[in-house]
Amino acid sequence: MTYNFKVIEEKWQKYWQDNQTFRAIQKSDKPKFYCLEMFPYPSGKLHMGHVRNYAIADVVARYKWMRQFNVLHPIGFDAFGQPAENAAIKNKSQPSTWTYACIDLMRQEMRKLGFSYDWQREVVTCDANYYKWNQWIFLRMFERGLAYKKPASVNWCSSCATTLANEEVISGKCWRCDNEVEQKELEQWFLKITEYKDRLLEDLKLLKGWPQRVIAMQENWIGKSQGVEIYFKIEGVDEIITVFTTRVDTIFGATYIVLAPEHPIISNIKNPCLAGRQEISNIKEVDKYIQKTKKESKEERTDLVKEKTGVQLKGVFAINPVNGDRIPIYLADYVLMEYGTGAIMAVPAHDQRDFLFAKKYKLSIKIVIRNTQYAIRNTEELTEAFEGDGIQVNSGQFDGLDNNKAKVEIAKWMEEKKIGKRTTHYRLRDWLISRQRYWGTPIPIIYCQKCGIVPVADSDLPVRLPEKVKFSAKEFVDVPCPKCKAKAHRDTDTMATFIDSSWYFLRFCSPCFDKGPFEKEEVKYWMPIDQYIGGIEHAILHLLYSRFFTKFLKDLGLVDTVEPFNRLLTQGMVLKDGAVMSKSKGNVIDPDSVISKYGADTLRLFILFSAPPEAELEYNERAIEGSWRFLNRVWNLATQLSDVSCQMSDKKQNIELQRIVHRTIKKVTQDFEEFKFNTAISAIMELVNEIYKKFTINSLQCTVCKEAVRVVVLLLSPIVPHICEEMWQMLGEKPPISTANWPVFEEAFIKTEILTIIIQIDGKLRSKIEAGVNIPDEEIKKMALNDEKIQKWIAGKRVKEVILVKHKLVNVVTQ
RNA sequence: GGGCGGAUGGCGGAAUUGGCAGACGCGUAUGGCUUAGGACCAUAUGGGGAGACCCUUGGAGGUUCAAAUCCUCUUCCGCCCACCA
Repeated sequence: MTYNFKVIEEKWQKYWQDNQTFRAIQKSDKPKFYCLEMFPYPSGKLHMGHVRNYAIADVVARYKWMRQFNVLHPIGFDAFGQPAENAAIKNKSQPSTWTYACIDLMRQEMRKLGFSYDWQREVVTCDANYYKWNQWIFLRMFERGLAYKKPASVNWCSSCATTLANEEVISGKCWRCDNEVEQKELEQWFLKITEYKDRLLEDLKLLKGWPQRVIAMQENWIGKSQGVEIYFKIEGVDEIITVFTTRVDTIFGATYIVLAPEHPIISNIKNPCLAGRQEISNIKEVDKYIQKTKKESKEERTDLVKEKTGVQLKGVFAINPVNGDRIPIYLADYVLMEYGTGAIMAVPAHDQRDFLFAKKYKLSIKIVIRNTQYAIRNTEELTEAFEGDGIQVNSGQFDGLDNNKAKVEIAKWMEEKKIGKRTTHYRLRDWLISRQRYWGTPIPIIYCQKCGIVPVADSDLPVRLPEKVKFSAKEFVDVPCPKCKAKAHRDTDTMATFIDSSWYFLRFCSPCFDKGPFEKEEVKYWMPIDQYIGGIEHAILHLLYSRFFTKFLKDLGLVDTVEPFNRLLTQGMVLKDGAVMSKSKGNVIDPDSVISKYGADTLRLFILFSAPPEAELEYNERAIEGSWRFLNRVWNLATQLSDVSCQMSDKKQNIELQRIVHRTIKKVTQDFEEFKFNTAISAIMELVNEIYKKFTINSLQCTVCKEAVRVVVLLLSPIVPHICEEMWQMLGEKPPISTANWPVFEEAFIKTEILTIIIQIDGKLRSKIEAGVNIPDEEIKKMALNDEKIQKWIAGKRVKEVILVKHKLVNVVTQ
């Protein structure tokens, strides 16, 4: 007999909804628990990745409910973005129509999976009541100079017809459409995330509940590197080239300088009026190289396989400030204007790139760090650069010093002589947020001929999106200047959608609040998020931006916490036949098809059982059947017990089962605390197997057995809530099980009097003995040696030593 | 090049202050039930060997009474970043 999941699942979904079982209570004496998953983009269809994400979060939330926490578990929709625009064009409708239709579909799918959301708190980012506060936060940043407009060379995706943030460019390609990203000169809005760079880096230390690799990725992205800026004079020209290096210990070995082809100093050197008596003799060749570089895409330019090329500025020389050496200046496309100072000093003896470049252009190589492992007498012997640590040579007064000590000493000395300065460089750039798209938050700025950039007044928020996609709609663009009332026009760009997701978790605390982005007291109560769950693909973008926003709002005095996400779990991908499920591979399994065949509970159980949450999950139809089978096994136990009254207590006979029950509660509780759902489920399966083993249908009628099944149902309920609600009721308990008390284990039941002791000989298992807990160690050793099998093994051998691990094993060591 | 993670049966995966390797599930085999198939139930299931036993956690060494677990070297795989100065 199999259970009717269709009827049961619908019944309890309706029950939870009608009774508002999962509504978060605002004030409570219980400790709070804010559980959140990364909210979805409303594509209209849930995929397996979503289901996995939300199933994990749902187990956490439901478990915390049962542990009697005051739980906040909300959901919403990240509703702005490009797919809605494309769909609108395709269907000749409006992005909003399409988006809201998709939201309805997704909401239904989520309900069908039985997730324990507080639906009253749903947040939709394309609602003016939400994006109004994007604009409000933007204006607060604008007032503080943290939102600013500047012309910049920006990443441009021609297929999406919009700009992209650095974080949205994945190896030279658009994160969304994989199109090659170009560089374009545009005037755009930026958020000064770099103002928070040190705090964003420093506070990573506070995130004890984050996976190491996400922390590493963020550190990497911020990219702090400490070093020295060195000033090189140009011979005969009143110009200075500043380079940045982390290896100031090699400065005496700098034998040439390389500039990025875009470096502004080049035009100054080229200008004969400024350049004085210096002239670049190969000016045509230099210009040609600059033009060639300009034409290259970033992808082509940063191709690692490509041999490095460059061109010398002939006739012009720089002076190495530490030793007065006259060194040539090159342009090369591998030096990037965006990083460091756009100029490097080249030390071919101690940098492999420089070494190859110097060999190619026959530039001089000078050893300044001696390899203590392998002595090299002259530079001709060098086959590659020596990048390791060693002793300073050819470095003036620093000769003989350990190079790491020299790094400090040389930097100090250069600062004294004013030829260098210790500085820190970062990889992190300000966040470009202007998007040339319709379906997003309008930037609340007006441009007036007289007053320039004028912010929209708070009282005029929200700046609503015009109803029709027609972007240049006059009624939207043409507005009077808020300051002087003269004719002016609005910014027609919208904000990057990552703004929406940078603070939505705060909005959930008071979703209907209309006097600010959120109610301070509510946020104070609920934040920080105790558990955040989502995909690793957001390790940099979303998580970094959210941390930035939280810190900014903390500075405004609106939130108390420094970091928004206390603990983070990044769930693994869902695979089919070893590959990530994707439309192009044609290996997508629609969760809906599984639900209609086996029900939501089976799908949830399968997902949580088949792999630990962080690991990849291979979808396997057969394994789904296994989950289905298990639920039916439990169902049959509950069915058989439902009709019997449990008068006859047979406790004594079932102490062993009692022990297993309590051991299982202990194990499952520990596993839930550590998100080891797969092993928690196997422990429950073992208990179910035990129940089946010990009792025939006739002797099922006993209290201990019913108690055991009751515990199974409780332990399983966060994972498979529908069937457990039904069984709970069948067992004569009052619904809902969802908020019932989590079972408690008693050590007294778990303890045993008789232990199994392993006996090894020379570390290999040879026998086992049963022994009482209180038998003294010496006695145990004797028992082990007298064991029949052991006697056989040690016959004719000398026993050298007997090692005893209390209550566990005896190891007999022979000669 | 840098960083992080991984490698355990036919498969997904258990086991970490070092102490029974392979829990649980899938698959497979045999039996029961069934007209039959499915479903269900029971038993078995790392490899070798007739057996006593031996071998086995990517590979090679080491530490230890004892190693999947710790150390050294090495191979392969995955992810992230990267001409980063």
